[in-house]
Amino acid sequence: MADMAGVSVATVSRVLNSDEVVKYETKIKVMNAIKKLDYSPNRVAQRLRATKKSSKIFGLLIPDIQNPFYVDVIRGIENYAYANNSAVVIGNFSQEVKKEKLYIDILKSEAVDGFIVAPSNEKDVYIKDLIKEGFPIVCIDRGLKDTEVDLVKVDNQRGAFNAIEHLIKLGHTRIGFVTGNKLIPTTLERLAGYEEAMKKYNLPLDPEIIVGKKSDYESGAELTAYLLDLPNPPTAIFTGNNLLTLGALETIHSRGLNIPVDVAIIGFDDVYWSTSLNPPLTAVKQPGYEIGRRSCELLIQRIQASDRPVASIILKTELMIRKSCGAQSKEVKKTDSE
Amino acid sequence: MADMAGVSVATVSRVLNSDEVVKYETKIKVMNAIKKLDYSPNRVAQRLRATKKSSKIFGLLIPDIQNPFYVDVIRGIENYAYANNSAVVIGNFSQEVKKEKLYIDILKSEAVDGFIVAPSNEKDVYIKDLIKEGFPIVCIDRGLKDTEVDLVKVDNQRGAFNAIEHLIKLGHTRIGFVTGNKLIPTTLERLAGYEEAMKKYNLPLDPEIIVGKKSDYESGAELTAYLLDLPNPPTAIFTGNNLLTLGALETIHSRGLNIPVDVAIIGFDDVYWSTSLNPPLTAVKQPGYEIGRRSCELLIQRIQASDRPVASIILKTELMIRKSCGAQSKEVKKTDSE
DNA sequence: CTGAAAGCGCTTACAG
DNA sequence: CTGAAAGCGCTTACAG
Repeated sequence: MADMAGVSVATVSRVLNSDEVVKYETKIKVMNAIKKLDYSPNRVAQRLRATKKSSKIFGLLIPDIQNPFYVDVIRGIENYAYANNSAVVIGNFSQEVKKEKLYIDILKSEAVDGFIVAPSNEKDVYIKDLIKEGFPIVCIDRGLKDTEVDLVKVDNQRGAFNAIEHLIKLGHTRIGFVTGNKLIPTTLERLAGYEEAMKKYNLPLDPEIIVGKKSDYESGAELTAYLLDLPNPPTAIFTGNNLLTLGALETIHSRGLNIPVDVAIIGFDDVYWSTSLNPPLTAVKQPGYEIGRRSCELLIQRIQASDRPVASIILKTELMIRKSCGAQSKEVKKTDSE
Repeated sequence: MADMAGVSVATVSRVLNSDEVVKYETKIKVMNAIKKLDYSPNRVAQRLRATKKSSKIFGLLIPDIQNPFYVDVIRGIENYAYANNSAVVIGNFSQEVKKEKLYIDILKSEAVDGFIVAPSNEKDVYIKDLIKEGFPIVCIDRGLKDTEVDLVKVDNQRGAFNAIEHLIKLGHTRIGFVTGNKLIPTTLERLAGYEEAMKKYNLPLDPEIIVGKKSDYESGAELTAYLLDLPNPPTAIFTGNNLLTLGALETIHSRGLNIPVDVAIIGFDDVYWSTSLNPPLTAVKQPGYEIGRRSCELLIQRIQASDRPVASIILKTELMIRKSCGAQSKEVKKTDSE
């Protein structure tokens, strides 16, 4: 390459890094050679040499790519990154700590300028180590205990509270809760919201109908079956995330039960196909895309100014009232009485 | 690090690469030092030095991460890779050629041993270049024209044919088709299946009701509205992928139309929440997870033996008959007459 | 303004 | 069995 242009590799490097000092004609010569050879510098070598140089790549650690909530987040991050000439590389660790560690190692040593992560739990040591090593980090969805870190999430407690309150105002008093994995901070926050609402309306907290296992489809289906099989089953079920909701729906449909007449259901997480569900699902909507966008913004700021104070962005949820909680039956009643 | 163990960096390197030649005691010394310092080799330097050494990382180029079909594929790839001590790094190019190029550059120069890609179109030059450069490549979902490449896909034409035939047997003769982006090979294959079925049953091909734009939700909603607004609207609509289906459903529901009485719908792509849709969706199921698994298997084989003959794996689709095409109304009729 | 040289952190023939 | 040395492809002070 340098031969082709008849200059030294040093000069080529200068041209590539648009060093103003290079003479115009030399620059042209080099540029032509670059064109002709379709040359592009070896990024691995660049990285090895210049540790400070930014790679314009962000690492994204996602706990579960099958969860549509994260898909929205990813889109938000990616679009913002792309608009800032950066790219995003995703590692999906499926909520497995070993896999998380593997992806961290890979992304760390390969290229990334920083990470956006949803820690597998509140005391995630791998993420904490990353922070100690000085990597720019932004957490999404879940924070880290005893560690200062930028965070973008939603007010989970408030979101859950609103959902339960909505159910209570509709007349439900025995409300089951299929929670997610209790090692995940958001699960606990949603649980707190549930309890807060029940207490506020002087309703008993029956541990028998507060059940949790994993945060997936299967758990949703299984635990809903358990709830429905109880001698005194709940009249309404609150599901802790969209996968659990779908599992619950599967169980309910397979038993030929009518929603919301036989059992009402309200889910945490709204999805773009909520309105196509049977019946349209009432749900607590998290602004996933916005979470992604904001977290990427924070990361870029952090990369530029590693000393700026830590920021916590708590976004609001929105209760999307549709037909799965009894609003429909009320409407029907109204129509009947006309 | 080498100092700590009192040996040369060369010896450390040998231990790290489990070179049998190292004396046992030396090895122990080094291992202890590694433990103590929690040392791990710099992957960037490793890569720079040993171009032949595999990184155990596969690059995955996905056209649209919002499409649940690809999510299944990703899971299949990832689990297989993980079982083979490899990791997957995903680049989501959103069906944008520029983004695709960007991610190729990134993944290429960073680390990957090979790529699994869904080419943005049949003559995707970037992918072709990658092949020319000698990268191990496996294509999924879509092949490459005039280029030998490993491929895992589904028999799209057959799948579409089955869907249309099912509709015809149910009595539909005017069947609308909301196709995806016509630059994507699968769109064309599905179109061929549609035409094949219509011809086989001597039904006219009316270009007015064969409409396509992009492969996304919005196009599905918009084109379905167009179809429904026709003076002579179709009695059934075939949607070319799951996003289009959802868009179509949105339009149909928002008009208060009854499926399948007012209009039947059958979609390409099954999703895990198909049974929760209103009504449960009849769909052509692609084995996404299996596509992923097989493609990863092929890639690993290709990496090990770059000269093995090119393989094309065509998997079968499965028609999941549920309630959105009129099967339900038939059942209802049956019940009525009893 | 440009080149020669050092060095980023490894691996691997080559000596010994 | 182990170390010294070369070299992977860059970048960047340092000379000139």
